[in-house]
Amino acid sequence: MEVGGNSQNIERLKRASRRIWTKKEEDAFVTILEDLVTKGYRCDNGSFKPGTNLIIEKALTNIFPTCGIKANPHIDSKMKVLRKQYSIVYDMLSKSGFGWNDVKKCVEVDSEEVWQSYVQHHKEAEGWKRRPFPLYEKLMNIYGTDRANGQGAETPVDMVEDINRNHVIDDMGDEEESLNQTSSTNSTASSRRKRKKPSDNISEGLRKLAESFDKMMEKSNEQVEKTVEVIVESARKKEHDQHNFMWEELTRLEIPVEVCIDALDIIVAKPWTISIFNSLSDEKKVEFVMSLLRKK
DNA sequence: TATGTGTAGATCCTTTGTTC
DNA sequence: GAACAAAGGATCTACACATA
Repeated sequence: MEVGGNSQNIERLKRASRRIWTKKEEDAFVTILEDLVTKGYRCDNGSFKPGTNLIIEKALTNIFPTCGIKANPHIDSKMKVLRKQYSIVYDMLSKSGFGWNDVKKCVEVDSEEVWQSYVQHHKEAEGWKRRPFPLYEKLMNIYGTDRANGQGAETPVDMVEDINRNHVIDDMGDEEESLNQTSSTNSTASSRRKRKKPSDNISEGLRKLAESFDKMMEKSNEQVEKTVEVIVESARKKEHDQHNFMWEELTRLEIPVEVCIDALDIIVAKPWTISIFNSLSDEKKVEFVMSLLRKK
């Protein structure tokens, strides 16, 4: 019993230590992901193209050189958590009685009754009433309406096409046939005659609306892309400046060069030490560096 | 203050899909 | 069919909060 417990503890200790995402890392992650989606890194089936996580890993490493975030497990895990959260909020918003508060960036519900009845059947939604979720709008661009169900991400135009498809499904009353139709190309679909419906005018209007919305999103995405570039460049510059500054400080203290190199390694790996270092007198700085090196 | 409990989310492992 | 990457489920852990 005791032995088993010990080996279990040893196994636990062997595991990689748990890392916590900072707000900045999370924001950067979502922005990068959003950018990749606009560049077409998402497949029709809803999954991301191979190598996407590695690209995100590299981008995050560029922004936060000492963050140590890896495609696996960190990015994998974050992707999963955000997808789940998005799924919960999306499901709520698709029900009547729920709405999105654009100012507070949270879900609002019409009445306590509606809320209680919903959480009774959706335990995972507990705690999401008025809980701020500022990433929701970005995640909507990333996951679209497919949430976590593995369907392809949908653009507004796709959504309208879905509506049209659903009209056909209703007409035929046969989902299997509709699936065949959706998986086939237009040439095969056109061989089937669709009954003209009054709702076609509405669909056409929606289609036009969706197209203009798509154009608007394209422009917005271009701006996001530019912003990401600026953020990455500025973060690189800041990091570079900081490293140069620390190096100058260390060499100024007349510490041997090899000690400066070791100290710089430790200090840049532990961002919290930078502010402490800067707040100290020269004499204390030397002590601080020596102390860090001893604990290395 | 110490301990117990619940929860969010990080990690591990297996399955599934894609590419060559 | 092998290799690789993503997705999904199971498990574990850090943290917050409640209670004695």
